[in-house]
Amino acid sequence: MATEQQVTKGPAFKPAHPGEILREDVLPDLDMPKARFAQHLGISRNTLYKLLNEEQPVTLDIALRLGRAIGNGARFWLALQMQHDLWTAEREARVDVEPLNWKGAA
Amino acid sequence: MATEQQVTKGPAFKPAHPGEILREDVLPDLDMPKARFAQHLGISRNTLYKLLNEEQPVTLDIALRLGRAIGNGARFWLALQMQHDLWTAEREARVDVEPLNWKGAA
DNA sequence: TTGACATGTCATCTAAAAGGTGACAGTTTT
DNA sequence: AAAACTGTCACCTTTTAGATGACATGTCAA
Repeated sequence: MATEQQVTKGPAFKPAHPGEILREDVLPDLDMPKARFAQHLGISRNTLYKLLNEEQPVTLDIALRLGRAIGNGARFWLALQMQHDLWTAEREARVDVEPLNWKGAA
Repeated sequence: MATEQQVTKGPAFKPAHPGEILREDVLPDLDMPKARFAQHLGISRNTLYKLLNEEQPVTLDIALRLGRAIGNGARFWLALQMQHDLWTAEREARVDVEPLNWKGAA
C-alpha cells in the first residue's frame, strides 16, 4: 500500500501575500500617503515598498506594527504570511524525508 | 474614551516551544537515537540539539521535515512556533505605534 | 513657475540568525 | 575495549530583513 501523505490539505488557491491585502484593501481606504504610513509604522519607506510588492515577508516585528496601527492584531498578519509561505513551500520545496513508523503515529 | 487595544487576546499561558513538544512527547515515544533522528530529518545533529533546547526556532524548512517524518503536517509545527513567537513578542517587544483612525477601522 | 511633497525604484551596507562542520569529553551499549 | 550515542561548544558561511541614500518622475498649491 502507498504511504499516504498530505496531512493537512491547504486551501485550493494560493493564499494572498499580506502585501496584497495591504495594497488593495487597506491602503486605499486609509487616506494617507505611503510615505507617511511607513513613517507612522516606524519602518523605512523602502521596506514598505518591498512589502507592498511582495518582495519581502511580514516579519514578526512588522506584524506587531501593522496589528497596532490598523487594529486587527499581529496574529492576523503573521498568520496570513504563514499561510502564504506554507502553501508556496509545500509545492516548491523538495524536502526528501521519509515518514517514520512509530508508536504515536497517526 | 480610551483607545482599546488587544484585538486577539492570546492564550493565558505561554504556548510551548515546538522543541518542548518534540523533546517531551515525540522523542520518547519515538524509539530512535537523536543522532539518527537528525540524520533522518536531513538536518545536522547540532541543529536538532538547538531545537530541542529551544535555542532555535522551527523554520519553514524544518517544519516541512518534521511534518513529513512525524506525520502531522508542517502546518502544525509552524503554527506552534508562531504561537510561541507571538506570545513572547507581544509582551516583550516595545513596538511604539499608534492606532490609526480610518474608514475601515473596527 | 517654482518649491514642497509624493512616488517608483535601485544599489549598497549592516546586523542578525539559521544551519553546517568539527571537535571534545563523557556515557552507554554491544 | 570498541563502537555508538550524548551534551556542548567554538567557529564559519550564507542568507536576509531592514536602513540609508540617491535619482528620476509626478502632482499640486502658492
